[in-house]
Amino acid sequence: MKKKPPVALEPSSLKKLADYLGVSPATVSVVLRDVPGRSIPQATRDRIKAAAKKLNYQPSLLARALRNRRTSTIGVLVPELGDGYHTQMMSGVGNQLMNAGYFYFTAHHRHRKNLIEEYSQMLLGRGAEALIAIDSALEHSFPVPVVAIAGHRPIEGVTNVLLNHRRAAELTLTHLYSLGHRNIAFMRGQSFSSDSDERWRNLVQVAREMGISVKSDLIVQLNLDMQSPELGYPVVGFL
Amino acid sequence: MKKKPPVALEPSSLKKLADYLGVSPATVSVVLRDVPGRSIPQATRDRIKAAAKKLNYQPSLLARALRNRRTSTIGVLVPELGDGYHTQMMSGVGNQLMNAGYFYFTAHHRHRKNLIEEYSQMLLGRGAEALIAIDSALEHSFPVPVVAIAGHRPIEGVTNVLLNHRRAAELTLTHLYSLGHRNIAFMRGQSFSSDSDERWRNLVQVAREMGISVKSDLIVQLNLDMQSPELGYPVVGFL
DNA sequence: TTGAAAGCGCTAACAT
DNA sequence: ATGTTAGCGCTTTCAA
Repeated sequence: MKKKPPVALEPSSLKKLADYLGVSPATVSVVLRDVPGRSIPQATRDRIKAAAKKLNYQPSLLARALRNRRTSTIGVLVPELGDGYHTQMMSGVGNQLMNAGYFYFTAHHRHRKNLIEEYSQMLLGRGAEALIAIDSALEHSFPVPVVAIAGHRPIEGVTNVLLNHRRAAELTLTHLYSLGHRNIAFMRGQSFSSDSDERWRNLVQVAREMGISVKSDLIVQLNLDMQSPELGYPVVGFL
Repeated sequence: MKKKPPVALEPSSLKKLADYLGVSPATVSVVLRDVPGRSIPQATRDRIKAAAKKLNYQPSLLARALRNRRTSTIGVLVPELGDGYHTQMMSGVGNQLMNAGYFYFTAHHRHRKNLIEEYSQMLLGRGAEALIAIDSALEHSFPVPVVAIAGHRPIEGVTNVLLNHRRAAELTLTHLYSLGHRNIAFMRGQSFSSDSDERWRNLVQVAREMGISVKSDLIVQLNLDMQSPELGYPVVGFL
């Protein structure tokens, strides 16, 4: 079995390719994109495709985007990159995006207000046609479609995807209760994460309804600004 | 205190701005970028900057990139998005990149060979000026600088950043040994991750040197294709 | 001190 | 069946 040799050719441009072949750029463009409605002899088509492969032609998506006014790029705002929570959302988001033929720029802002603003502008400037903001405190609407996940507050024109914290509370507490537990400890999430308050409110509410008492000495507040499981070490006594 | 009203203006172009002001695009461009060497009256400068702010002008980084042949964009290849390991690297990478004024595209390939190839090409086509490949099985060199982290094999022109598995093994085993442990169990990483073999080799080697016996009934192999801590549940008996 | 013009790489409309 | 042209939004000579 012969090994494929390492490939590392200079990227050539459409025009060079056309010159090389003695045809017009338009023809090359049309052939390479399989645009219907233009009749071009199969021979020419083959010649062009072969040359493209041979010269390792890669269309400049940059130029194409400029010309088409379409970047096929989405901007993703996320508080942090290294954690398992937000990043797992990104994973799903990324999957769908790539399947749909989109690229995405990511920017993380660590919940810093000015960075949220700055980066969202940057993403737009860089050609993002829409924004997906995960747990990010957006402050105004945008000239492009925006979907917020766990958005901090409702914003005109921003679709906000929310967890059903009520249902979550019911599930958790019912589960523990059915196991026979009555002394339940609560870890409250960090205040900078938008879900924390809602989650807590619902937990307390559902607990009351179920007759589970929330004892103040069994409530601990997570404060560390980190996302790994270590976050919980101090309060559960590992440290 | 007055609330800032939501902002959502149409992005205007350099040319429109120039027309609006009755100056040439060149002048606007120069002023907005603070290009030295062109003497322009302060009054004009102020007028231009004010108008830019007022009309919410955002330069098209796309057009700029095309013109300058410089995208300030790096492509990042990663196996998976939702895990804590690779993503923590991405976090560091992302930080530095953003600090340095770079954007980055991310693509994840789940260790699928064809996707690795496809996406690296896409990233280049999209304007990436360099690639960072994390635990990705690259197969050839590239016309741009590439840094691999935990690269699967050495490739001409690709800088490979490797963990010192030997040292890691020494640290781990010494630690356990000093705690008095002699019966040590080993979990071998999934085979598709490039570090696994090296890590294992060194562990065995160091264990032998330290006189720690590696008992075959204390070796378990992780096989699940997932990255969360659940990965280890089966083998440690949680399930 | 400022403007006009060319051109980055591409595609769509309009010739031929 | 194919080529020519204009222009996406910007920057950079070169002129004025």
